[in-house]
Amino acid sequence: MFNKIILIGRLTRDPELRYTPQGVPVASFTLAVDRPFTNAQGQRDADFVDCVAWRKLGETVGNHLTKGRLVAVEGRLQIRGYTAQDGNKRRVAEVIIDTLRFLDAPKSSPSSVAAHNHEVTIPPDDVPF
Amino acid sequence: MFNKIILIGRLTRDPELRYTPQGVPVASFTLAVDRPFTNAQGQRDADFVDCVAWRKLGETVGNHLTKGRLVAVEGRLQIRGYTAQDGNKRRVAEVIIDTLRFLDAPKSSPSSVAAHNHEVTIPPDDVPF
Amino acid sequence: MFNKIILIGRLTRDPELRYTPQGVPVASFTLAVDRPFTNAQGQRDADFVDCVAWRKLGETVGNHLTKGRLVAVEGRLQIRGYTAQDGNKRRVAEVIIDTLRFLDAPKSSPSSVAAHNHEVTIPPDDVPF
Amino acid sequence: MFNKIILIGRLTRDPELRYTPQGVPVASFTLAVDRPFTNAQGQRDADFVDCVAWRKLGETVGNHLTKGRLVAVEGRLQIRGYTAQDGNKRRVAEVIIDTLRFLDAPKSSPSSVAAHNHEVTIPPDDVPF
DNA sequence: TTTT
DNA sequence: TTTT
Repeated sequence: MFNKIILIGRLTRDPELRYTPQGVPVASFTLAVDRPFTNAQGQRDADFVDCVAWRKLGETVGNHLTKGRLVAVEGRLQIRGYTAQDGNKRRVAEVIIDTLRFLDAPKSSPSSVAAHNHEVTIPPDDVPF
Repeated sequence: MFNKIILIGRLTRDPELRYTPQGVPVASFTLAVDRPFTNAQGQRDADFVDCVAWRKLGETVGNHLTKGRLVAVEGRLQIRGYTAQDGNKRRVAEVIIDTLRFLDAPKSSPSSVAAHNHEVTIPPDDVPF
Repeated sequence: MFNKIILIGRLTRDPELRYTPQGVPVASFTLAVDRPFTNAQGQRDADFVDCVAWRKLGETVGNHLTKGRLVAVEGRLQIRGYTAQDGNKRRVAEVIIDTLRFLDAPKSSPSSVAAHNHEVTIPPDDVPF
Repeated sequence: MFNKIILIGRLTRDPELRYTPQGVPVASFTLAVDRPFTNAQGQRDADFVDCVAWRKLGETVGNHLTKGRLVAVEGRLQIRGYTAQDGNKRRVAEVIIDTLRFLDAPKSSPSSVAAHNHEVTIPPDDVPF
């Protein structure tokens, strides 16, 4: 009924941009998200979270994100079941993102992209009634 | 750079639906959100948070939400400055919502509405590459 | 660097409460979280998200949560790698929760539990300076 | 029943650290949070959000945060009513934070502080059962 | 398989 | 009253 995840982390490598047979763009990448505490060996582990971006956001991701970039993403956690070659059921966890923000960039390039923000023309907030 | 708020609470009264001079729908309502602890008198206070929904979501809110309903909303916190009649500057805090979910409804009516979800036709997740 | 997930869903079965060899309580359960849209067959899928609660929160979960209950949880997404019996590496995604709220309960039982809230004695907000 | 806000922004000035009559530390500061879109004049507005940190986190904030720093904060939105000198009721919106993360720092100083994390000694995730 |  |  509600499923929202927010991550800040760095790309472990360049995203992969692919297209479905119907031509829908989809980008995938992995974020390294440092844990908030150190482990028993005194080191800071990270969670490596697979992320997916569809359509316009996918193209933006595929064309502008690169390995090592620090980003904030927002989306939902999706658990997908599938049957492996050995006949066993397995599950895959992915974050389907709908917003992405660059956190380490020069202000030149677009610093915020959302799934549909190309159509968002928000009226002034102080609209007089 | 990032501004996300998630609230679960009940409408203190029916929403007000208005239109800007340009005809853009905008609904406003207040959520009572119980605090997670009791106060010095052993009572549970609530925060009364003003919320605003624009456009299609505003119309949905204006037409389907009613006093007392339990909802989850998602949006951003906006702080708006203005000059009062007495010449003093004041500030207004509002949550501009982009998603709303009913939490106490029978499953009949639409249980989730988002700013642009009328156009979201998400491709199957297990698309084969 | 930042890892926050918020889910609302229903328990697919009663939680399991276990203890580490050192006696630390840990509860695990699965939440069914309806997706915000319907699939190609017009049905609403759900994500089945494994959740884990440690220590005091784990005990509360183990003793008070039951199958079918509607809850909101907050926590972080953890991706854990391990080597399976067949020698292959696999990964497990779990949400380590730090807060849990009942959303369908009569107000009798505790309606909000957090990792450390037994020690939270928040001073009045309107403390005069 | 649920109230969670996550902000990324920069301090507009150094925090103020005060103490209640009972000696409880409380720090206050304002975050400038850029809006995700440009206004009618093509400029990017910001929301100036007042934040409050109590106790240990308040002291950390008071001692380590400075004007211009980029941080992520997590907390709850609190709406406080009061009666002004002119007898009118007014409302104040503040974010009571429980976590703070530095986003622009050298890795030298502690990069993550939470309300109670000095007592969090999380057991290994892969504890064998 | 992993980022700074 | 506002940050980069």
